[in-house]
Amino acid sequence: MFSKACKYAINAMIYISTLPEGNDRVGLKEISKAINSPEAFTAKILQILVRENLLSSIKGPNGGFEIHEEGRKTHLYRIVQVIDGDQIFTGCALGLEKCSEDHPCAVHNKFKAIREHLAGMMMTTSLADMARGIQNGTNFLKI
Amino acid sequence: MFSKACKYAINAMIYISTLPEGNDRVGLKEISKAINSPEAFTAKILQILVRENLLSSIKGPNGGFEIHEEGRKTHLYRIVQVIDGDQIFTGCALGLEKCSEDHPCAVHNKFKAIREHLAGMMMTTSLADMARGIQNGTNFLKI
DNA sequence: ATAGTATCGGATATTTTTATCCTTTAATAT
DNA sequence: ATATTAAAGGATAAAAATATCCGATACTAT
Repeated sequence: MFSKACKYAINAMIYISTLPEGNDRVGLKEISKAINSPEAFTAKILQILVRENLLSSIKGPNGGFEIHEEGRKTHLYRIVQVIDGDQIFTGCALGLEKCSEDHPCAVHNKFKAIREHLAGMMMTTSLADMARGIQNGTNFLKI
Repeated sequence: MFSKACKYAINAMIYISTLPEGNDRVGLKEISKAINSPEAFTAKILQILVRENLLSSIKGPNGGFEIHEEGRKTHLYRIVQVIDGDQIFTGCALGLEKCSEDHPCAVHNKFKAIREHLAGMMMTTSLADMARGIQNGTNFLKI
């Protein structure tokens, strides 16, 4: 479904969102420990998220990553789009180059509803929503 | 969503299913031309499908691949399972090793409905169903 | 100013997936 | 029987994804 890079991105973003806003930033080490991901690889992914303004970072001592109020409204859809592209939302399930209503692949219509279901859910699920589940112990980021 | 191998497998199986049963077999060359896939790689995938009894093959002149009546009842679910495994149906969307009702990832419940939707659709869509769309020109296997 | 810290970014390595090549095996037709 | 044909299967190559390493950059604190 999602690439590993994308899974790390989502979990990392959620973890950062669970931390009290305005407080100190979180370092890479703490993040990758919290979500059980390879440190250096996670760094690469966070770089992309920073570049795309889904996340902000500050170098040096007490540096790290943080997400402000507005950023916590980011939807799951956007994170996936930034890391994996929107192949999953728009690409043909069977790999046809030009799959469309006019030239549908063998499962085009069957997948349409699922695609919409998936996209809808992702567009209405924000970091804040997901962070809440982690904060109150209902959901988990690792193991 | 699916690996390329899996996409080739699905399209190939559908193509073979469009051919009149009992008639001559289809060769690898014709199949990969019909679905626009790399020949040698397609051969590897067909081998797996034969090994798993989703498809039968015969060597030598007039040899090739064919799917009998029973085989045409094969569901999309089964093909995906054989080629990609059932990670897509049962694996955690965010990569947790032990994601479950008791220890759910951040999107476990949100994905549950989509998973069921997807699995349900795939378990009720057979090769014969999909082949019909190709036969009457409603759906396409390439471009 | 200087030393220390943490992200950035480029280079490189490893693993997995995708793709190709070639020999062997089994079936057919002459 | 023999030559021909087509899939099977092993070996190898290429590309993409995942992962690591390290010097450069920016910030902090002393």
